Amino acid sequence: MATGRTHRPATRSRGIPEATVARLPLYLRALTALSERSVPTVSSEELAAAAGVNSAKLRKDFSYLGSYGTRGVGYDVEYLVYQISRELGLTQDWPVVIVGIGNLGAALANYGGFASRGFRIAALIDADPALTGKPVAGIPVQHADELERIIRDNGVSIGVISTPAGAAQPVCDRLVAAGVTSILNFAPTVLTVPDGVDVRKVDLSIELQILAFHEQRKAGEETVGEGALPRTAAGRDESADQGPDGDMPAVMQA
Amino acid sequence: MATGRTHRPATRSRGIPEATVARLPLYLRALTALSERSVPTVSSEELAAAAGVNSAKLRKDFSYLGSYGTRGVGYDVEYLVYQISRELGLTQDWPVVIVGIGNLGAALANYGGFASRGFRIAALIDADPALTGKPVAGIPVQHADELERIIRDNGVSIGVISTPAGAAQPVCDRLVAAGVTSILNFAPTVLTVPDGVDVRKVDLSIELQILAFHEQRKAGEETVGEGALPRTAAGRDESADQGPDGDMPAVMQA
DNA sequence: CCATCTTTGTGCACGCGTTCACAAAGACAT
DNA sequence: ATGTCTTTGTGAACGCGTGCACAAAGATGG
Repeated sequence: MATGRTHRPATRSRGIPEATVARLPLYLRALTALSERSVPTVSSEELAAAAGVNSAKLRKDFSYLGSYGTRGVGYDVEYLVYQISRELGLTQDWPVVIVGIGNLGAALANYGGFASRGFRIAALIDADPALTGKPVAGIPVQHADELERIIRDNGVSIGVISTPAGAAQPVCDRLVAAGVTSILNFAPTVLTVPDGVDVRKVDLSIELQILAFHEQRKAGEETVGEGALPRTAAGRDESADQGPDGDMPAVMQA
Repeated sequence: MATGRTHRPATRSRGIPEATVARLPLYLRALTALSERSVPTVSSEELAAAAGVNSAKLRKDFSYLGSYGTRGVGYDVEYLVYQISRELGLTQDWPVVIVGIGNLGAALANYGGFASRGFRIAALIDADPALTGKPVAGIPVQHADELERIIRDNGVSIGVISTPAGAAQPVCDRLVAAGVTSILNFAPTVLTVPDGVDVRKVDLSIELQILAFHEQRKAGEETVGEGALPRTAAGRDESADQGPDGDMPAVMQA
Protein backbone atom coordinates (compact mmCIF):
# COMPACT_ATOMS: atom_id res chain seq x y z
CA MET A 1 0.00 0.00 0.00
CA ALA A 2 0.99 3.52 -0.64
CA THR A 3 3.90 2.82 -2.89
CA GLY A 4 4.59 6.13 -4.49
CA ARG A 5 4.17 5.74 -8.19
CA THR A 6 5.84 2.48 -9.01
CA HIS A 7 3.97 -0.25 -10.80
CA ARG A 8 5.49 -2.48 -8.21
CA PRO A 9 7.02 -5.57 -9.63
CA ALA A 10 8.92 -5.01 -6.42
CA THR A 11 8.11 -8.09 -4.43
CA ARG A 12 7.34 -10.35 -7.32
CA SER A 13 11.07 -10.93 -7.66
CA ARG A 14 11.17 -13.99 -5.48
CA GLY A 15 7.62 -14.72 -4.51
CA ILE A 16 6.73 -13.25 -1.14
CA PRO A 17 3.44 -11.33 -1.50
CA GLU A 18 3.36 -7.75 -0.34
CA ALA A 19 0.60 -8.48 2.17
CA THR A 20 2.77 -11.14 3.73
CA VAL A 21 5.77 -8.84 3.98
CA ALA A 22 3.62 -6.33 5.80
CA ARG A 23 2.77 -8.94 8.42
CA LEU A 24 6.26 -10.29 8.99
CA PRO A 25 7.18 -7.49 11.41
CA LEU A 26 4.07 -8.36 13.37
CA TYR A 27 5.09 -11.97 13.68
CA LEU A 28 8.61 -10.94 14.53
CA ARG A 29 7.42 -8.80 17.39
CA ALA A 30 5.30 -11.58 18.83
CA LEU A 31 8.13 -14.05 18.43
CA THR A 32 10.61 -11.75 20.12
CA ALA A 33 8.30 -11.48 23.09
CA LEU A 34 8.12 -15.26 23.28
CA SER A 35 11.86 -15.51 22.92
CA GLU A 36 12.32 -13.25 25.92
CA ARG A 37 10.13 -15.52 27.95
CA SER A 38 12.32 -18.37 26.76
CA VAL A 39 9.45 -20.17 25.10
CA PRO A 40 11.10 -22.80 22.88
CA THR A 41 8.34 -23.54 20.38
CA VAL A 42 5.00 -22.11 19.39
CA SER A 43 2.09 -23.40 17.32
CA SER A 44 0.61 -21.46 14.45
CA GLU A 45 -2.56 -21.09 16.49
CA GLU A 46 -0.83 -19.51 19.47
CA LEU A 47 1.40 -17.26 17.43
CA ALA A 48 -1.50 -16.16 15.27
CA ALA A 49 -3.46 -15.17 18.35
CA ALA A 50 -0.51 -13.17 19.65
CA ALA A 51 -0.09 -11.39 16.34
CA GLY A 52 -3.78 -10.82 15.93
CA VAL A 53 -4.26 -12.74 12.70
CA ASN A 54 -5.83 -15.90 11.37
CA SER A 55 -3.77 -19.05 11.91
CA ALA A 56 -4.26 -20.25 8.34
CA LYS A 57 -3.01 -16.92 7.07
CA LEU A 58 0.04 -17.17 9.28
CA ARG A 59 0.87 -20.65 8.05
CA LYS A 60 0.52 -19.58 4.46
CA ASP A 61 2.69 -16.56 5.13
CA PHE A 62 5.41 -18.75 6.59
CA SER A 63 5.11 -21.16 3.70
CA TYR A 64 6.42 -18.43 1.42
CA LEU A 65 9.59 -18.31 3.49
CA GLY A 66 10.05 -22.06 3.48
CA SER A 67 9.11 -25.01 5.63
CA TYR A 68 10.34 -23.90 8.99
CA GLY A 69 7.85 -25.71 11.17
CA THR A 70 7.60 -29.21 12.55
CA ARG A 71 4.28 -30.96 12.21
CA GLY A 72 2.80 -32.02 15.45
CA VAL A 73 4.99 -29.55 17.33
CA GLY A 74 5.01 -26.07 15.87
CA TYR A 75 7.74 -23.57 15.13
CA ASP A 76 11.08 -23.13 16.84
CA VAL A 77 10.92 -19.61 18.21
CA GLU A 78 14.59 -18.70 18.02
CA TYR A 79 15.01 -20.12 14.58
CA LEU A 80 11.97 -18.33 13.26
CA VAL A 81 13.11 -15.04 14.77
CA TYR A 82 16.32 -15.43 12.86
CA GLN A 83 14.68 -16.41 9.59
CA ILE A 84 12.22 -13.53 9.61
CA SER A 85 14.88 -11.05 10.65
CA ARG A 86 17.03 -12.22 7.81
CA GLU A 87 14.18 -12.10 5.34
CA LEU A 88 13.35 -8.55 6.36
CA GLY A 89 16.97 -7.55 6.09
CA LEU A 90 17.23 -6.79 9.79
CA THR A 91 20.46 -8.67 10.32
CA GLN A 92 22.28 -5.80 8.70
CA ASP A 93 22.58 -2.24 9.85
CA TRP A 94 20.45 0.39 8.12
CA PRO A 95 21.62 3.97 8.51
CA VAL A 96 18.64 6.33 8.41
CA VAL A 97 18.37 10.07 8.15
CA ILE A 98 15.47 12.08 9.52
CA VAL A 99 14.78 15.32 7.70
CA GLY A 100 12.67 17.91 9.47
CA ILE A 101 13.27 18.05 13.21
CA GLY A 102 10.09 19.64 14.47
CA ASN A 103 7.78 18.13 17.04
CA LEU A 104 7.35 14.92 15.16
CA GLY A 105 10.93 14.67 13.94
CA ALA A 106 12.16 14.99 17.50
CA ALA A 107 9.68 12.35 18.66
CA LEU A 108 10.94 10.02 15.96
CA ALA A 109 14.53 10.67 16.93
CA ASN A 110 13.70 9.68 20.47
CA TYR A 111 11.92 6.58 19.32
CA GLY A 112 13.57 3.55 20.85
CA GLY A 113 12.23 1.28 18.15
CA PHE A 114 14.68 2.72 15.71
CA ALA A 115 17.82 1.48 17.30
CA SER A 116 16.41 -1.76 18.53
CA ARG A 117 15.95 -3.39 15.14
CA GLY A 118 18.87 -2.78 12.89
CA PHE A 119 18.05 0.85 12.25
CA ARG A 120 20.58 3.47 13.20
CA ILE A 121 20.01 7.20 13.02
CA ALA A 122 22.85 8.44 10.88
CA ALA A 123 21.81 12.07 11.07
CA LEU A 124 19.11 14.56 11.95
CA ILE A 125 18.68 17.27 9.36
CA ASP A 126 16.74 20.52 9.41
CA ALA A 127 16.65 23.65 7.29
CA ASP A 128 16.38 25.96 10.28
CA PRO A 129 19.84 27.35 11.12
CA ALA A 130 18.67 27.96 14.67
CA LEU A 131 18.51 24.22 15.20
CA THR A 132 21.91 23.44 13.73
CA GLY A 133 24.19 21.91 16.31
CA LYS A 134 21.47 21.60 18.89
CA PRO A 135 21.34 18.03 20.16
CA VAL A 136 18.09 16.10 19.84
CA ALA A 137 18.01 12.66 21.37
CA GLY A 138 21.74 13.06 21.87
CA ILE A 139 22.40 13.69 18.21
CA PRO A 140 23.33 17.17 16.97
CA VAL A 141 21.04 18.49 14.25
CA GLN A 142 22.82 19.24 11.00
CA HIS A 143 21.89 21.84 8.44
CA ALA A 144 20.07 20.89 5.26
CA ASP A 145 23.01 22.05 3.18
CA GLU A 146 24.88 19.01 4.41
CA LEU A 147 22.20 16.60 3.22
CA GLU A 148 23.91 15.26 0.12
CA ARG A 149 27.25 14.86 1.82
CA ILE A 150 25.72 13.04 4.79
CA ILE A 151 23.81 10.64 2.55
CA ARG A 152 26.89 9.75 0.56
CA ASP A 153 29.35 9.59 3.45
CA ASN A 154 27.14 7.26 5.44
CA GLY A 155 25.76 5.23 2.58
CA VAL A 156 22.22 6.05 3.64
CA SER A 157 19.50 4.40 1.60
CA ILE A 158 16.50 5.05 3.84
CA GLY A 159 15.19 8.53 4.55
CA VAL A 160 12.42 9.74 6.84
CA ILE A 161 10.64 12.97 5.93
CA SER A 162 8.96 14.84 8.76
CA THR A 163 9.00 18.31 7.29
CA PRO A 164 5.98 20.53 6.65
CA ALA A 165 4.00 19.52 3.60
CA GLY A 166 5.44 22.22 1.39
CA ALA A 167 9.02 21.14 1.90
CA ALA A 168 8.43 17.44 1.44
CA GLN A 169 8.72 17.10 -2.33
CA PRO A 170 11.91 19.18 -2.66
CA VAL A 171 13.48 17.28 0.21
CA CYS A 172 12.37 14.03 -1.37
CA ASP A 173 13.95 14.99 -4.67
CA ARG A 174 17.23 15.80 -3.00
CA LEU A 175 17.22 12.57 -1.03
CA VAL A 176 16.60 10.56 -4.16
CA ALA A 177 19.20 12.44 -6.15
CA ALA A 178 21.71 11.75 -3.40
CA GLY A 179 21.04 8.03 -3.52
CA VAL A 180 18.19 7.30 -1.13
CA THR A 181 15.90 4.60 -2.49
CA SER A 182 13.41 4.15 0.34
CA ILE A 183 11.39 6.91 1.93
CA LEU A 184 9.08 7.01 4.89
CA ASN A 185 6.92 10.08 4.49
CA PHE A 186 5.11 11.72 7.39
CA ALA A 187 4.29 14.91 5.52
CA PRO A 188 0.71 15.11 4.30
CA THR A 189 1.54 15.22 0.59
CA VAL A 190 1.68 12.85 -2.31
CA LEU A 191 5.32 12.35 -3.19
CA THR A 192 6.39 11.72 -6.75
CA VAL A 193 9.45 9.58 -7.12
CA PRO A 194 11.20 7.79 -9.97
CA ASP A 195 10.82 4.08 -10.49
CA GLY A 196 12.88 1.99 -8.18
CA VAL A 197 12.25 4.22 -5.20
CA ASP A 198 9.86 2.99 -2.53
CA VAL A 199 7.68 5.38 -0.62
CA ARG A 200 5.58 4.56 2.38
CA LYS A 201 3.26 7.11 3.87
CA VAL A 202 2.10 7.63 7.42
CA ASP A 203 -0.70 10.12 7.63
CA LEU A 204 -2.34 10.73 10.92
CA SER A 205 -4.99 12.99 9.50
CA ILE A 206 -6.14 10.32 7.10
CA GLU A 207 -6.34 7.70 9.81
CA LEU A 208 -8.53 9.94 11.90
CA GLN A 209 -10.81 10.68 8.99
CA ILE A 210 -11.26 6.99 8.31
CA LEU A 211 -12.18 6.48 11.95
CA ALA A 212 -14.62 9.36 11.75
CA PHE A 213 -16.30 7.72 8.80
CA HIS A 214 -16.90 4.50 10.66
CA GLU A 215 -17.87 6.38 13.76
CA GLN A 216 -20.49 8.27 11.84
CA ARG A 217 -21.78 5.00 10.45
CA LYS A 218 -22.10 3.56 13.90
CA ALA A 219 -23.74 6.58 15.49
CA GLY A 220 -25.43 7.79 12.35
CA GLU A 221 -28.26 5.36 11.68
CA GLU A 222 -30.53 7.79 13.49
CA THR A 223 -29.49 11.20 12.15
CA VAL A 224 -29.47 9.82 8.61
CA GLY A 225 -31.88 11.10 6.01
CA GLU A 226 -31.93 14.73 6.99
CA GLY A 227 -33.93 15.63 3.93
CA ALA A 228 -32.36 16.61 0.63
CA LEU A 229 -28.95 18.13 0.25
CA PRO A 230 -28.29 21.77 -0.47
CA ARG A 231 -27.14 20.71 -3.91
CA THR A 232 -26.16 24.30 -4.69
CA ALA A 233 -22.48 24.48 -3.86
CA ALA A 234 -23.16 23.77 -0.26
CA GLY A 235 -21.19 23.91 2.96
CA ARG A 236 -18.08 25.85 3.68
CA ASP A 237 -20.05 28.50 5.58
CA GLU A 238 -20.47 26.62 8.84
CA SER A 239 -17.46 25.98 11.02
CA ALA A 240 -15.82 29.23 10.09
CA ASP A 241 -12.75 28.24 12.05
CA GLN A 242 -11.34 26.59 8.97
CA GLY A 243 -8.40 28.89 9.41
CA PRO A 244 -5.99 30.22 6.84
CA ASP A 245 -3.76 27.21 7.03
CA GLY A 246 -5.80 25.58 4.35
CA ASP A 247 -5.44 21.88 4.47
CA MET A 248 -2.87 19.90 6.31
CA PRO A 249 -0.47 22.05 8.27
CA ALA A 250 1.70 19.10 9.23
CA VAL A 251 2.68 18.16 12.70
CA MET A 252 6.22 19.09 12.55
CA GLN A 253 8.44 22.04 12.50
CA ALA A 254 6.76 25.37 13.03
CA MET B 1 -6.83 -2.49 7.30
CA ALA B 2 -5.96 -3.24 10.87
CA THR B 3 -9.42 -3.43 12.26
CA GLY B 4 -8.88 -4.87 15.70
CA ARG B 5 -10.78 -8.10 15.82
CA THR B 6 -14.05 -7.33 14.15
CA HIS B 7 -15.27 -9.37 11.24
CA ARG B 8 -16.02 -6.02 9.72
CA PRO B 9 -19.46 -5.84 8.26
CA ALA B 10 -18.65 -2.24 9.11
CA THR B 11 -18.67 -0.62 5.73
CA ARG B 12 -20.94 -3.09 4.06
CA SER B 13 -23.86 -1.24 5.61
CA ARG B 14 -24.37 1.11 2.76
CA GLY B 15 -21.98 0.06 0.04
CA ILE B 16 -18.82 2.12 0.10
CA PRO B 17 -15.82 -0.25 -0.04
CA GLU B 18 -13.19 0.10 2.63
CA ALA B 19 -10.50 0.79 0.06
CA THR B 20 -12.54 3.68 -1.26
CA VAL B 21 -13.07 5.13 2.19
CA ALA B 22 -9.34 5.08 2.74
CA ARG B 23 -8.85 7.18 -0.38
CA LEU B 24 -11.54 9.76 0.28
CA PRO B 25 -9.31 11.79 2.61
CA LEU B 26 -6.72 11.87 -0.16
CA TYR B 27 -9.21 13.25 -2.63
CA LEU B 28 -10.46 15.70 -0.05
CA ARG B 29 -7.00 17.06 0.49
CA ALA B 30 -6.39 17.53 -3.20
CA LEU B 31 -9.79 19.14 -3.63
CA THR B 32 -9.25 21.50 -0.74
CA ALA B 33 -6.02 22.66 -2.34
CA LEU B 34 -7.89 23.32 -5.57
CA SER B 35 -10.64 25.08 -3.70
CA GLU B 36 -8.11 27.45 -2.17
CA ARG B 37 -6.85 28.30 -5.61
CA SER B 38 -10.47 28.98 -6.55
CA VAL B 39 -10.47 26.32 -9.24
CA PRO B 40 -14.15 25.81 -10.08
CA THR B 41 -14.11 22.37 -11.68
CA VAL B 42 -11.69 19.52 -12.10
CA SER B 43 -11.59 16.44 -14.31
CA SER B 44 -11.09 12.96 -12.97
CA GLU B 45 -7.77 12.88 -14.77
CA GLU B 46 -6.43 16.01 -13.10
CA LEU B 47 -7.73 15.18 -9.67
CA ALA B 48 -6.40 11.65 -9.90
CA ALA B 49 -2.96 12.97 -10.75
CA ALA B 50 -3.07 15.33 -7.78
CA ALA B 51 -4.13 12.54 -5.46
CA GLY B 52 -1.64 10.09 -6.89
CA VAL B 53 -4.13 7.49 -8.08
CA ASN B 54 -5.55 6.05 -11.27
CA SER B 55 -8.31 8.11 -12.85
CA ALA B 56 -10.54 5.09 -13.43
CA LYS B 57 -10.21 4.21 -9.77
CA LEU B 58 -11.13 7.71 -8.76
CA ARG B 59 -14.23 7.71 -10.93
CA LYS B 60 -15.29 4.36 -9.55
CA ASP B 61 -14.71 5.62 -6.03
CA PHE B 62 -16.90 8.64 -6.64
CA SER B 63 -19.55 6.49 -8.24
CA TYR B 64 -20.11 4.90 -4.84
CA LEU B 65 -21.01 8.30 -3.45
CA GLY B 66 -23.37 9.14 -6.28
CA SER B 67 -23.21 10.83 -9.64
CA TYR B 68 -21.62 14.09 -8.70
CA GLY B 69 -19.84 14.85 -11.95
CA THR B 70 -20.87 16.42 -15.23
CA ARG B 71 -19.85 14.61 -18.38
CA GLY B 72 -17.75 16.67 -20.67
CA VAL B 73 -16.85 19.01 -17.82
CA GLY B 74 -15.72 17.25 -14.68
CA TYR B 75 -16.52 17.70 -11.00
CA ASP B 76 -17.54 20.86 -9.18
CA VAL B 77 -14.77 21.34 -6.66
CA GLU B 78 -16.75 23.02 -3.90
CA TYR B 79 -19.62 20.63 -4.17
CA LEU B 80 -17.36 17.63 -4.08
CA VAL B 81 -15.49 18.96 -1.06
CA TYR B 82 -18.80 19.21 0.72
CA GLN B 83 -19.99 15.79 -0.31
CA ILE B 84 -16.83 14.01 0.71
CA SER B 85 -16.64 15.93 3.97
CA ARG B 86 -20.17 14.94 4.72
CA GLU B 87 -19.57 11.33 3.78
CA LEU B 88 -16.54 11.17 6.03
CA GLY B 89 -18.47 12.76 8.86
CA LEU B 90 -16.29 15.83 8.91
CA THR B 91 -19.13 18.31 8.99
CA GLN B 92 -19.57 17.54 12.62
CA ASP B 93 -17.21 18.09 15.49
CA TRP B 94 -15.31 15.10 16.85
CA PRO B 95 -13.89 15.51 20.34
CA VAL B 96 -10.74 13.44 20.70
CA VAL B 97 -8.64 12.49 23.69
CA ILE B 98 -4.95 11.72 23.52
CA VAL B 99 -3.69 9.35 26.17
CA GLY B 100 0.03 9.24 26.80
CA ILE B 101 1.70 12.62 26.49
CA GLY B 102 5.30 11.69 25.84
CA ASN B 103 7.33 12.78 22.86
CA LEU B 104 4.84 11.49 20.36
CA GLY B 105 1.76 12.48 22.31
CA ALA B 106 3.04 16.03 22.52
CA ALA B 107 3.79 16.04 18.81
CA LEU B 108 0.28 14.87 18.09
CA ALA B 109 -1.18 17.52 20.37
CA ASN B 110 0.71 20.14 18.41
CA TYR B 111 -0.47 18.70 15.13
CA GLY B 112 -2.39 21.34 13.24
CA GLY B 113 -4.20 18.75 11.17
CA PHE B 114 -6.28 17.85 14.16
CA ALA B 115 -8.13 21.07 14.52
CA SER B 116 -8.36 21.82 10.85
CA ARG B 117 -10.75 19.04 9.94
CA GLY B 118 -13.49 18.67 12.45
CA PHE B 119 -11.32 17.13 15.12
CA ARG B 120 -11.00 18.87 18.44
CA ILE B 121 -8.68 17.85 21.23
CA ALA B 122 -10.98 17.44 24.21
CA ALA B 123 -8.22 16.46 26.59
CA LEU B 124 -4.65 15.31 27.00
CA ILE B 125 -4.25 12.53 29.52
CA ASP B 126 -1.19 11.01 31.14
CA ALA B 127 -0.54 8.72 34.07
CA ASP B 128 2.49 10.67 35.24
CA PRO B 129 1.47 13.04 38.07
CA ALA B 130 4.44 15.26 37.23
CA LEU B 131 2.78 16.17 33.95
CA THR B 132 -0.63 16.93 35.42
CA GLY B 133 -1.57 20.53 34.88
CA LYS B 134 1.39 21.22 32.67
CA PRO B 135 0.19 22.75 29.41
CA VAL B 136 1.06 21.02 26.15
CA ALA B 137 0.03 22.76 22.98
CA GLY B 138 -1.88 25.15 25.20
CA ILE B 139 -3.92 22.41 26.82
CA PRO B 140 -3.25 21.35 30.40
CA VAL B 141 -2.51 17.66 30.80
CA GLN B 142 -4.97 15.83 33.02
CA HIS B 143 -4.32 12.82 35.15
CA ALA B 144 -5.34 9.37 34.02
CA ASP B 145 -7.70 9.07 36.98
CA GLU B 146 -9.93 11.58 35.24
CA LEU B 147 -10.14 9.51 32.07
CA GLU B 148 -13.62 8.07 32.50
CA ARG B 149 -15.09 11.38 33.62
CA ILE B 150 -13.52 13.26 30.72
CA ILE B 151 -14.81 10.76 28.17
CA ARG B 152 -18.32 10.91 29.49
CA ASP B 153 -18.48 14.67 30.10
CA ASN B 154 -17.28 15.46 26.60
CA GLY B 155 -19.03 12.67 24.77
CA VAL B 156 -15.72 11.50 23.35
CA SER B 157 -15.97 8.59 20.94
CA ILE B 158 -12.48 8.70 19.42
CA GLY B 159 -9.35 8.04 21.42
CA VAL B 160 -5.70 8.22 20.50
CA ILE B 161 -3.26 6.00 22.37
CA SER B 162 0.36 7.11 22.45
CA THR B 163 1.46 5.38 25.61
CA PRO B 164 4.28 2.85 25.94
CA ALA B 165 3.38 -0.59 24.66
CA GLY B 166 2.75 -2.04 28.08
CA ALA B 167 0.13 0.50 29.01
CA ALA B 168 -1.78 0.40 25.74
CA GLN B 169 -4.15 -2.50 26.37
CA PRO B 170 -5.23 -1.37 29.85
CA VAL B 171 -5.75 2.16 28.55
CA CYS B 172 -7.66 0.77 25.60
CA ASP B 173 -9.91 -1.25 27.90
CA ARG B 174 -10.68 1.80 30.00
CA LEU B 175 -11.41 3.90 26.94
CA VAL B 176 -13.77 1.32 25.56
CA ALA B 177 -15.47 0.80 28.92
CA ALA B 178 -16.01 4.55 29.14
CA GLY B 179 -17.68 4.66 25.76
CA VAL B 180 -14.96 5.19 23.14
CA THR B 181 -15.72 3.24 19.97
CA SER B 182 -12.84 4.27 17.70
CA ILE B 183 -9.18 4.06 18.60
CA LEU B 184 -6.06 5.21 16.84
CA ASN B 185 -3.19 3.23 18.29
CA PHE B 186 0.41 4.37 18.10
CA ALA B 187 1.68 1.89 20.63
CA PRO B 188 3.44 -1.12 19.15
CA THR B 189 1.00 -3.72 20.40
CA VAL B 190 -1.94 -5.66 19.09
CA LEU B 191 -5.02 -4.32 20.81
CA THR B 192 -7.93 -6.58 21.57
CA VAL B 193 -11.29 -4.87 21.53
CA PRO B 194 -14.91 -5.98 21.57
CA ASP B 195 -16.98 -6.05 18.41
CA GLY B 196 -18.23 -2.68 17.34
CA VAL B 197 -15.00 -0.92 18.25
CA ASP B 198 -12.71 0.16 15.43
CA VAL B 199 -8.98 0.18 15.85
CA ARG B 200 -6.47 1.62 13.45
CA LYS B 201 -2.79 1.18 14.00
CA VAL B 202 0.13 3.39 13.11
CA ASP B 203 3.40 1.63 13.61
CA LEU B 204 6.56 3.34 12.58
CA SER B 205 8.75 0.37 13.32
CA ILE B 206 6.74 -1.82 10.99
CA GLU B 207 6.89 0.69 8.17
CA LEU B 208 10.64 0.85 8.44
CA GLN B 209 10.95 -2.91 8.42
CA ILE B 210 8.88 -3.14 5.27
CA LEU B 211 11.13 -0.57 3.63
CA ALA B 212 14.17 -2.52 4.75
CA PHE B 213 12.78 -5.62 3.10
CA HIS B 214 12.42 -3.92 -0.25
CA GLU B 215 15.73 -2.19 0.18
CA GLN B 216 17.42 -5.52 0.73
CA ARG B 217 15.75 -6.84 -2.37
CA LYS B 218 17.00 -3.95 -4.43
CA ALA B 219 20.55 -4.01 -3.14
CA GLY B 220 20.58 -7.72 -2.42
CA GLU B 221 20.71 -9.44 -5.77
CA GLU B 222 24.48 -9.56 -5.34
CA THR B 223 24.96 -10.63 -1.74
CA VAL B 224 22.29 -13.28 -2.15
CA GLY B 225 23.11 -16.97 -1.82
CA GLU B 226 25.63 -16.74 0.96
CA GLY B 227 25.77 -20.49 1.26
CA ALA B 228 23.56 -22.49 3.61
CA LEU B 229 21.95 -21.16 6.73
CA PRO B 230 23.16 -21.93 10.22
CA ARG B 231 19.99 -23.97 10.70
CA THR B 232 20.85 -24.51 14.37
CA ALA B 233 19.03 -21.78 16.25
CA ALA B 234 21.00 -19.06 14.56
CA GLY B 235 21.49 -15.37 15.05
CA ARG B 236 20.99 -13.37 18.19
CA ASP B 237 24.72 -13.31 18.89
CA GLU B 238 25.68 -10.60 16.43
CA SER B 239 24.57 -7.03 17.04
CA ALA B 240 24.79 -7.36 20.77
CA ASP B 241 23.31 -3.89 21.13
CA GLN B 242 19.86 -5.42 21.14
CA GLY B 243 19.49 -3.84 24.54
CA PRO B 244 17.35 -4.92 27.46
CA ASP B 245 14.32 -3.15 26.12
CA GLY B 246 13.37 -6.23 24.20
CA ASP B 247 11.13 -5.32 21.38
CA MET B 248 9.32 -2.06 20.88
CA PRO B 249 10.08 0.50 23.53
CA ALA B 250 7.59 2.93 22.11
CA VAL B 251 8.32 6.48 21.19
CA MET B 252 6.40 8.21 23.80
CA GLN B 253 6.53 8.95 27.41
CA ALA B 254 9.76 8.20 29.17
C1' DC C 1 -30.95 21.74 -34.47
C1' DC C 2 -27.24 18.85 -35.51
C1' DA C 3 -22.48 17.30 -35.28
C1' DT C 4 -18.48 16.81 -32.74
C1' DC C 5 -15.76 16.48 -28.86
C1' DT C 6 -14.88 15.83 -24.02
C1' DT C 7 -15.45 13.37 -19.87
C1' DT C 8 -18.11 10.62 -16.86
C1' DG C 9 -19.99 6.23 -15.16
C1' DT C 10 -19.63 1.33 -15.34
C1' DG C 11 -19.67 -3.67 -17.22
C1' DC C 12 -16.24 -6.92 -17.38
C1' DA C 13 -12.15 -9.51 -16.74
C1' DC C 14 -8.18 -10.33 -14.19
C1' DG C 15 -5.18 -10.95 -10.28
C1' DC C 16 -4.23 -10.83 -5.41
C1' DG C 17 -5.33 -12.08 -0.82
C1' DT C 18 -8.08 -14.74 2.42
C1' DT C 19 -10.13 -18.70 4.18
C1' DC C 20 -11.52 -23.44 4.35
C1' DA C 21 -10.57 -27.98 4.72
C1' DC C 22 -7.72 -31.84 4.38
C1' DA C 23 -3.86 -34.84 3.35
C1' DA C 24 0.89 -35.49 4.65
C1' DA C 25 4.31 -35.41 8.22
C1' DG C 26 6.11 -36.25 12.21
C1' DA C 27 6.02 -36.76 17.55
C1' DC C 28 4.84 -39.77 21.11
C1' DA C 29 3.03 -43.72 23.56
C1' DT C 30 2.54 -48.49 23.85
C1' DA D 1 7.23 -51.34 14.98
C1' DT D 2 2.78 -49.71 14.85
C1' DG D 3 -1.06 -46.79 15.81
C1' DT D 4 -2.81 -42.48 17.41
C1' DC D 5 -2.79 -37.72 17.83
C1' DT D 6 -1.28 -33.13 16.85
C1' DT D 7 -0.05 -29.61 13.76
C1' DT D 8 1.85 -28.15 9.49
C1' DG D 9 1.68 -27.05 4.57
C1' DT D 10 -1.21 -26.30 0.66
C1' DG D 11 -4.85 -27.09 -3.11
C1' DA D 12 -8.93 -24.95 -4.25
C1' DA D 13 -12.79 -21.77 -3.96
C1' DC D 14 -14.22 -17.33 -3.07
C1' DG D 15 -14.44 -12.33 -2.74
C1' DC D 16 -12.50 -7.84 -3.11
C1' DG D 17 -10.03 -4.38 -5.55
C1' DT D 18 -8.03 -2.73 -9.84
C1' DG D 19 -7.79 -1.32 -14.47
C1' DC D 20 -9.43 -1.51 -19.23
C1' DA D 21 -12.32 -0.02 -22.51
C1' DC D 22 -16.50 1.79 -24.09
C1' DA D 23 -21.16 3.49 -24.29
C1' DA D 24 -23.95 7.20 -22.56
C1' DA D 25 -24.34 12.02 -21.36
C1' DG D 26 -23.81 16.45 -21.93
C1' DA D 27 -21.25 20.69 -23.38
C1' DT D 28 -19.83 23.44 -27.20
C1' DG D 29 -19.66 25.31 -31.86
C1' DG D 30 -21.55 26.02 -36.26
